[in-house]
Amino acid sequence: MRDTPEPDVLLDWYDQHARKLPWRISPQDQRAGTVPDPYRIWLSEIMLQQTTVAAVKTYFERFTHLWPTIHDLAQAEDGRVMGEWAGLGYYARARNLLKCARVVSGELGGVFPDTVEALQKLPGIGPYTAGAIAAIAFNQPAVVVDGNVERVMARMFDIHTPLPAAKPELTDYAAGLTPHSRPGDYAQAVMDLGATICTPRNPACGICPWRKPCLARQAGTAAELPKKTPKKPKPVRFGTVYIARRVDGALLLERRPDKGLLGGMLGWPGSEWVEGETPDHATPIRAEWKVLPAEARHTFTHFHLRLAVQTALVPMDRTPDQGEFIEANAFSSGDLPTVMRKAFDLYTGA
DNA sequence: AACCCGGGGTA
DNA sequence: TACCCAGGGTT
Repeated sequence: MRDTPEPDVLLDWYDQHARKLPWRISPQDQRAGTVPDPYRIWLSEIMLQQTTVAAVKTYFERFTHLWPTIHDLAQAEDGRVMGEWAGLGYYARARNLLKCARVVSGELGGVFPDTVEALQKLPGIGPYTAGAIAAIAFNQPAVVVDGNVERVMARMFDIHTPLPAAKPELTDYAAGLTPHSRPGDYAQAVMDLGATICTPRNPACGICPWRKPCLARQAGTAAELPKKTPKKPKPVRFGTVYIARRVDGALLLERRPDKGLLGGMLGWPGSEWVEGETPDHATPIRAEWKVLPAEARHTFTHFHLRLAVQTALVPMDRTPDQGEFIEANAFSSGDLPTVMRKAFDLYTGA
């Protein structure tokens, strides 16, 4: 019978190597009595969905400075929150963040539920996030399975079934290891292990606290796990955006519909984005339009985009057919999703 | 179950 | 370039 992975071994490692993160209470501080703030844990977990710690840090600091409590966030204006989320991606997260904040603030007295089942009923909280909040904020022995945990389990038990088909099996293994002692620290320890040692490429097996029981390390297959089903190639789509500056400096923008790509975000008026060639589209306002010599290139989850950028300077008394002018002092390019900011940077010569 | 939805870091 | 990621919602 082989060594089995011991949660306590990982917790000892975590006591020594836990990263300092803005939303994390260190094991030492927890022993001293500091308790996590469920609001901050929730906010960090939403931001961390499909997003790296490095990218999240500054956004987390900004959000908690602007809105220190769930009630503050619940009362924020939609456009303000979307603007602060700009650049972080997966904008449905920001819309669900506000929905969730308003439910918790308005209907639950500002108190987050402490069970996986109740948490998962809230907007934007799925199986992973519900488990993470239950474990980290409420110290419950919830099963927490993210991409890191999937990778650690696939290697520990040398599972060659490709993801996502392997997810239920990997979840079972994760459940079997989840301890009742310090479940919050344990959940973070496994994820830290995956983020810093059991990395996707070149795992540092030599310094891994769980190297002894790891079957993939013994088999020499760690670096090739977990297997994944091949992804479809990304097609290239083409489109045009129109950047109109009024003589007083105001810019012609439009709020995108809540549903679909970049939902709820500010953007430049423009054409549909289609495969093949740049589609024809009416300009959003009568003016002398010029096509910029370069195109804005951007890659989304499912396609590459090549965006032609047209620009114009328009007089004061002209009414747009599409979008609305925003005064120069009420606009920052940081309010735009990245693809729109790239187009603006081409325009300004940045 | 399949599909939709960003962006940045890394090799 | 291609791959990776502290996933959830919709259909």
